[in-house]
Amino acid sequence: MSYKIKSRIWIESDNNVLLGEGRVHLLKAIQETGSLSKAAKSLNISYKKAWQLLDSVNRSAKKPVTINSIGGKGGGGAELTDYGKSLINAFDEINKNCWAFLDQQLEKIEAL
Amino acid sequence: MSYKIKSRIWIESDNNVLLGEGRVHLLKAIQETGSLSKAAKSLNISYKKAWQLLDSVNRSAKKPVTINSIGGKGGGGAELTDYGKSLINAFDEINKNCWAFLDQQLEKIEAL
DNA sequence: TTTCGTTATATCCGTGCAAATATAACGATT
DNA sequence: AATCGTTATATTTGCACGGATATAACGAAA
Repeated sequence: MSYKIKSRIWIESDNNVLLGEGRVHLLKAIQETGSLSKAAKSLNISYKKAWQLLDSVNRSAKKPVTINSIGGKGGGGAELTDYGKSLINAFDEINKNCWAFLDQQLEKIEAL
Repeated sequence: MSYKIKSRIWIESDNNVLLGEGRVHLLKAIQETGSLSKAAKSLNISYKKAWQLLDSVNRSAKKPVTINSIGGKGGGGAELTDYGKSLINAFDEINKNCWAFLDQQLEKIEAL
């Protein structure tokens, strides 16, 4: 059994976390369900936690990541902006590149 | 104020954590003080936590990372093996390389 | 054989965080 | 004006985790 190298990356803005893996999961779920409460259910996290995460994301980002509407048809909903969609794509790409980079670096440990 | 990208990496062996930043700090402190209890004090963590970390490191590694002696001159002590010293050097190097790699990748986010 | 400072381990206990719960606010549709 | 399912918050509750504490085990040296 050989060693494995793992990583977690996140992006900060002015010392606040903007994006991490959990937040990206949440944004993807919002994209699929069109609602924050449904996204929370699909991820098995409380609505409170989901709301706090999304609020933090939007307060940290330079431009809005989601548009949340209260009331109206169906009670409201949440959807990603174009900026939000671009962010999660870029994050996923960086994350995959990082994994590949680290797997290659791991040889330095295996060789010891 | 622009975005910053941060990361945490760790190495696992058979689903147990072998090395992370905290464990490397602990090993360095052991190297400097020659004792697990002094290392814990210097890091402001409880002896219990330090002992649990070190025990986990040694149980996860393929070869011993420290030699711990109980009793004897001065009551005992702990010191790094050559393997242990190599491990922390390799980990530091990989970590620095990872930071540099991610800083370069961050441009993909800034460009959005 | 007594002393010493360490490693090694069990037990207790407080608290901080997160889940659960409750509820207000909202606006399009009917 | 009444309804509806959301978003947006405050308040309460429960429990897991870590810190603190206590103590056993150990072996070289005096």
